[in-house]
Amino acid sequence: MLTWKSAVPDNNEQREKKRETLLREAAAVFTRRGFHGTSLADLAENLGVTKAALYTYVQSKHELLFLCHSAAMDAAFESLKEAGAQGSNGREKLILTLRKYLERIIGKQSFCVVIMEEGALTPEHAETIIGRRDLFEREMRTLVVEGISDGSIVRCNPRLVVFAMLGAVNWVLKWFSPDGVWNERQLAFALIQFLERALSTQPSEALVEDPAL
Amino acid sequence: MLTWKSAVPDNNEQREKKRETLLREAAAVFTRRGFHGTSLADLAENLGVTKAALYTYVQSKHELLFLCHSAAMDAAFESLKEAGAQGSNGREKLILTLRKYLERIIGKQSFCVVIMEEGALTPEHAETIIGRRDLFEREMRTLVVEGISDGSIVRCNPRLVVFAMLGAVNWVLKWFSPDGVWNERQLAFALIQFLERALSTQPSEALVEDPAL
Amino acid sequence: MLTWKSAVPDNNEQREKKRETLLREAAAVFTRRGFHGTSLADLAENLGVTKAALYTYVQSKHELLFLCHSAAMDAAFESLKEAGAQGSNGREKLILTLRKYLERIIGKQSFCVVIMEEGALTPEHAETIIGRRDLFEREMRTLVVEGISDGSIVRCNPRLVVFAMLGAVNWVLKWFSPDGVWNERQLAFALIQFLERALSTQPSEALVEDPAL
Amino acid sequence: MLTWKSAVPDNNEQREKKRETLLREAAAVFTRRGFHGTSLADLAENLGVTKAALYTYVQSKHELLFLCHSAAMDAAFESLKEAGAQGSNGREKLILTLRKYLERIIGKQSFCVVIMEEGALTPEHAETIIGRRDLFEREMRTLVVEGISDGSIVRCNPRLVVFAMLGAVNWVLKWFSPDGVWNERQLAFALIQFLERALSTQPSEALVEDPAL
DNA sequence: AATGAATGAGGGTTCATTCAT
DNA sequence: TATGAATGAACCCTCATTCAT
Repeated sequence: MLTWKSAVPDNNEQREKKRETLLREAAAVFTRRGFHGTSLADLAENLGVTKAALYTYVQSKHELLFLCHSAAMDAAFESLKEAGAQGSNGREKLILTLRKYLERIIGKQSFCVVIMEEGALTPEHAETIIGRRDLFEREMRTLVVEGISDGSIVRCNPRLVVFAMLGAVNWVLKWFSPDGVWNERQLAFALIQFLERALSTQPSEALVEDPAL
Repeated sequence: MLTWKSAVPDNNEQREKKRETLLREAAAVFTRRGFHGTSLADLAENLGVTKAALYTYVQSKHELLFLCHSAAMDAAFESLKEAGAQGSNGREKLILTLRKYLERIIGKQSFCVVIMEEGALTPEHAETIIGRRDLFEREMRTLVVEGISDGSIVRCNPRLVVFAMLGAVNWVLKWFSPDGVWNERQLAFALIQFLERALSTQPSEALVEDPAL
Repeated sequence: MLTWKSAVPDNNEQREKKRETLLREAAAVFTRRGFHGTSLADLAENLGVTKAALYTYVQSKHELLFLCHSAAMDAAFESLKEAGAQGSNGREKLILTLRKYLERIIGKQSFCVVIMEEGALTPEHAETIIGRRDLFEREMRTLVVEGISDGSIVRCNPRLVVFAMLGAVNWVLKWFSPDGVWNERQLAFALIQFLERALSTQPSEALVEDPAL
Repeated sequence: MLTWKSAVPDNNEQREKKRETLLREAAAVFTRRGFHGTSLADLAENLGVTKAALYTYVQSKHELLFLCHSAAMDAAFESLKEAGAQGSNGREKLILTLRKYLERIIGKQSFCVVIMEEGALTPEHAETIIGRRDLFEREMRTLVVEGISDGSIVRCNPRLVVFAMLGAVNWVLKWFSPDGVWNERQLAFALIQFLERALSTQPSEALVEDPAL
């Protein structure tokens, strides 16, 4: 016999959905207003609940931030892994990584935070996040070196180049809105294409001018 | 008639020096910790005075932020003006502007703030700063269009290109330290050279690898 | 007619057992951490259930406290009554009361709370408890007076003496653990013997040195 | 020339007086309502200032509690030291210590807290306070042993006797008011006299009945 | 010019309690 | 009977700002 209860779409599923909504909201507001500039009361109001209700889904405001940072690092390493398998030389791997990463962090369903105040993460959380971020940047520099070796990337300073590219990419979170004329995929393609031209040994003749598939 | 005051001419000078020290300190800490993550007590302690003493030099914490933002915009427009007079085509003007701007905002004596939380500026201040920023970005896009017309810049989407370049440039404030192997001038040259290659119709064969004059 | 319910006679019994377990746990933690220092979440966790489940057995946290206080006063009056029937003079009645009372409040199965923050009981509860406590203390003073009259107790100030003895007795809840070398009975005997010597007209030559039946 | 400023009775003196007033108030309320039952808002209101103002004199609520506990332990060790110099046998030293200690902790100017919820002190503070308390109790037991050796105290269990006496003494904080018929000195004398009779080898014939010098 | 004291507003967090399930 | 979610009030603490000195 089927009871009402068994008909209810799994309870845990609902809970997880609410939790992700919270994380997305938090990421959005953290990115705009900064961690310290965001109050839990703001988040709660946007979500239509009380401050105290948030604690059903998260242990603290700091955990919220940590999860958003972790999501960004997850996006980074997944992109790196996929690109490593698909790209055939250093430049391709590098550029693929950046494109996938950018698509992920500006995705509507994501809850990534990249730009953040020093000292907002707790020391333990910071250790984890900074560690992963440093590793990611190191891997990126390795790809640049690989590209220089295989002739796909011009001679340059890998450290500086990686910083420049990540700056351009992370900055997107500050100004991009998926409601404009470009969607996430188009934006990512065009922006990364621009960066690619800066270091490719075979720079293209022109760049994308308008959103296109 | 000579007054007592005019007999102590250095007084105003000293005051101005202290004020600038405060602004530099504020800019540095705002950039690292964010506006809301910085307390006046922190600033005061770093400067060796009391919170209350700061109010001798500045009307409010918000004014402090406004002045730092204004300094950044001043740097932007000064750079734009100088580059306009020196560059001989769109690309040169654009690239010169960016180089000068970057040198200025990471200069040791500057007190510029670029990356900042939305909602930290008061509405009136925001109107001013955002207005100037939008104008600056518009002028930059105009230079891109000019460059495409005169054949110095490849076909591209000006809005996206300007955002990408400003992202790479502003991000520098987050990671650059003048105590490293690159000084401000070297860093600015190398980073802007990288960006230039992305849009030049005559991309260079190689980029700077190590700091050099 | 037999109902389903009457077929499960242990139901009420089980419920009562759970309730008493809750009271014992509450009394123990209230005594250690204080009423305001104890959260229902703590109690619930210790008992392996949820906060909300506690409300099945008790109307409120305040009722919990009231019941613990009431248990202590019950212990007091039962002791007083029994001692009145057994003792043959004022001193014997007084000392017997104290011994029985002490044995009861430190008993493993009891759920007595004596030491408590002012203002923790609701006004109505406080009226009841304070009323009973005052009555108990008055009866104790009466026994002291009786003892002085019949020559079993030395001349003294009854009010002060009763306070002193109750202080020594109630304090036991703060430090006594039945897991030590003394069991409840032994401890009660020795401690009360000590107090008895302070007011007896025929003080003993020595006191108990070690736990003994 | 005398300025107004130099006429102002030292500023630090005023500050210290306010601070002590705060500590006395805190000790009084902590003793009555318990640590967790006392809110800083209550304290502030009683003192006629804002909650935030309290932080000018104290770093945290926990520090407030720590200072009150420390005062009690200071009273204990000062009493022990003085009594050690004045008493001529174990019993005298023990009884003198208790009397001095009691006088101190109920003194109008003191800010002692003795009875307190477990877990109210921070772990670091607890270590300090518990360490000192244990040392004090050990010294007291040593005096009992000394008294038994020199024949001034009857044979007994030192640990139990010390607990009993400290219970009677500490309990006084719960009920004594200096506004009654007994003042601090009289109360301390009478109560300790009662306890002395319990362990003296030469118990007195009678005890104090009424307050007297 | 600079300070210490004080304030009022707000922030993150906890908690006793309720309620639908 | 027992739970997870939600609430509103309270709590400790911080902070930008003011003011008398």
